[in-house]
Amino acid sequence: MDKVTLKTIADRVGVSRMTVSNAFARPDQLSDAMRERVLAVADELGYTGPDPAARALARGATGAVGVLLTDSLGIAFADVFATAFLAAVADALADHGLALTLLTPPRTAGVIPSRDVALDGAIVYACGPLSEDVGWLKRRRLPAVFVDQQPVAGGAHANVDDHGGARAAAQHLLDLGHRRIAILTVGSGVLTGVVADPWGQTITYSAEQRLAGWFEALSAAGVVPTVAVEPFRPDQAAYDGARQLLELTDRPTALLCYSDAFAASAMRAAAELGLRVPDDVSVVGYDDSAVAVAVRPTLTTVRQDVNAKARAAVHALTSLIAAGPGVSSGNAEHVLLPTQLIVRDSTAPPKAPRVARRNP
Amino acid sequence: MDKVTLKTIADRVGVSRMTVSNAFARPDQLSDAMRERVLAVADELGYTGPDPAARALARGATGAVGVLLTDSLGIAFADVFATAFLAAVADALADHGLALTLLTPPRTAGVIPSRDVALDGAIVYACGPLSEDVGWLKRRRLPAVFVDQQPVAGGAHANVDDHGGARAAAQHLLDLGHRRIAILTVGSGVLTGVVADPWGQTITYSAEQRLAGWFEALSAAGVVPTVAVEPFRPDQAAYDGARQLLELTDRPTALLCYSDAFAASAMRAAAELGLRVPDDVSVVGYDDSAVAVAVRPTLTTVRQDVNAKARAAVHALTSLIAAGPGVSSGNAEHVLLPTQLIVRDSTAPPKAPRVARRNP
DNA sequence: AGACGGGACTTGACCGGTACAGAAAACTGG
DNA sequence: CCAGTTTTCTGTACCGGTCAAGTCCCGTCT
Repeated sequence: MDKVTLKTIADRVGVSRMTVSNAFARPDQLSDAMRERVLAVADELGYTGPDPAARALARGATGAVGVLLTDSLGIAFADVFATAFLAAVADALADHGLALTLLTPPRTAGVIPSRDVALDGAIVYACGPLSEDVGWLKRRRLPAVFVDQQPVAGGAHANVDDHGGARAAAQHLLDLGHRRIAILTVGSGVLTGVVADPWGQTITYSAEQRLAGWFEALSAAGVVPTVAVEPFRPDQAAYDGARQLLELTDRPTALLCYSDAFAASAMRAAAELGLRVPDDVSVVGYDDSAVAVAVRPTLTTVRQDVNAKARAAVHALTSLIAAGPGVSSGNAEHVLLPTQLIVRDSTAPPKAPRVARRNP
Repeated sequence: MDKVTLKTIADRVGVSRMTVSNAFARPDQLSDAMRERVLAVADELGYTGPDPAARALARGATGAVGVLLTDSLGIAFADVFATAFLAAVADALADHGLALTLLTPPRTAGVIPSRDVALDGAIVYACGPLSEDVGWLKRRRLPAVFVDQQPVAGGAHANVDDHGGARAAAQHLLDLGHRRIAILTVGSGVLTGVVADPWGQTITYSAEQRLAGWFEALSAAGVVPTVAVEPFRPDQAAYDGARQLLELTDRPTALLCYSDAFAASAMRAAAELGLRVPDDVSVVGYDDSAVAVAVRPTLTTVRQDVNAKARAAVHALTSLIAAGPGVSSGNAEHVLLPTQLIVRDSTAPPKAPRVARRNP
């Protein structure tokens, strides 16, 4: 049996191709009787509906938007929060009848998904700005929204107030009376463990913003934190980094962590060293992901609303798509979502052995 | 500036459209000099390469394959193992230069991703067989591979030996001397907690197979397990189910769990009740996901190799795609991957208070 | 010198639809 | 009954490429 197309059906029914097309795409353009007749024949012939590829070409819309995740997806998927975000995006897109295409970084020479896959738009999530894939998306002039990304002129953004959130987290520890505070954050992996200059190691905009927020609060209080950076492998690397911090002679009484997963690893390290949380050491996470409440004690953390973030990104994108091409700068949406400090059981005032006693 | 197409460039260079097309898609069809010239002009005009949608129509290949996840993606993404599988699939597809499109269940009336998105093939993962989306994929005659799915004639499958894995897990407990064994598995959610007939509650092929495996080993030893089923929410629901099992007057000495996440919740429930694992109760997980080793004590579990599963599925799919249409049945691949029991610290012989003492 | 072979480019058809402007038929209303 | 609308359907021109089969030209072998 040959392939069934509009023409096959049209000939069979005895109408023009266009009428058949309308039966599927524009019911108001023909009589109900005719529509029924066409649909019946189509069904009988095993026609599934207009070919998506052809329709995409003719209409100029594909019904799919690309999502560019961190360079390696293995890493992205290992992160609870990134995963949750992806799910939320897929969900939000579904409301607009859009599917989500994962733009894997090019592997086979010759095929570059971010260049070769038909898309209506793209969401760029936490990629380095020099990512080749981002370059392709830009060259294609595809409507794009950047999430957790260094703002660039004329781009639509959906960011979270990481700076403020981190500052609040640090302030919380200061308010509890902590003065020996360490930071466990994520880095490129070139240098690991305790580093003198963490700024040279940041890989993502988020990491940078959080670091800035922590430092802002701590500096204002005259506290100089010890900083350990580890590559993004919450299980092992973060554990090692935390352990290194907790074995310092001048052991910190509190830890600010890049994520809840990092914090959970830190808590494991603490337990391994016989330290109790929060009595011996306070731990603060980030994200308020599922692990924050799964872990014991439950984690004090900074909440960011994944769903809101996803919805904001999708909304910005669909606006761009609807606006059509040519409307480059000026009206690009730039959302900044709030964060909120959630105090749970992993933070407490420091015990006062060597710390200067509060003045009475 | 008008849209730049092959024609724009062709006119500018003074050659035919085809030559320009070849410059991009088939370098061996023209002289290097000409190719350079064409590419230079294309670059100058800001041409990004052949339009993906048009190419998809002309070539009959889109470079994207769809993945149909469990009905709700929220649920799918909440599961560590499903997520890991998705990542592995994306990774395996990338090797073939294919992108992965998430087929969200239809939300907006009118748009049905599994019908309306251009795709080269599809992977169906753990969906109910009566899923509408699967129906659409079939009607489209799209090459499809079914993963963790009840085998159907003429379909390509990549399954895991869940039956054997579960049997091994149960046998392990029997070998340790356990006789009061309970099962904590996943169900539709219609009934929850301890149920008399778990079979009516299974929702996925995997759940069914595991149940069958456990029962096979236990029945052979004359052991009748108590079974609790809970909907797929490892955090809360699984915790409740485990708690219910552990508070039975005739408390089981061992728990067989549907997944590592379920097992982790069970361990939390045990801890909450003051029971030690494995001294008071042994716990067995399933999947050997990241949580199996993150949890203390580390989890005895049944390993299945996600990457192998993903690779098998992708391999089967790419074969189908390469074979082209028309080769329906007979040669459909049907892979069954092995499982392996991994014994760690969460299982031990039962203490012998009420159990008959071993003969000396 | 003439036939042959192959590299470099061109031609025309087709992929399977959709948009838009019109034509024919049916429906108003004065 | 005829002009003025609607409704319903049809033609034609793309959408932006790729494919398969030429055409042309030039070097080479005999």
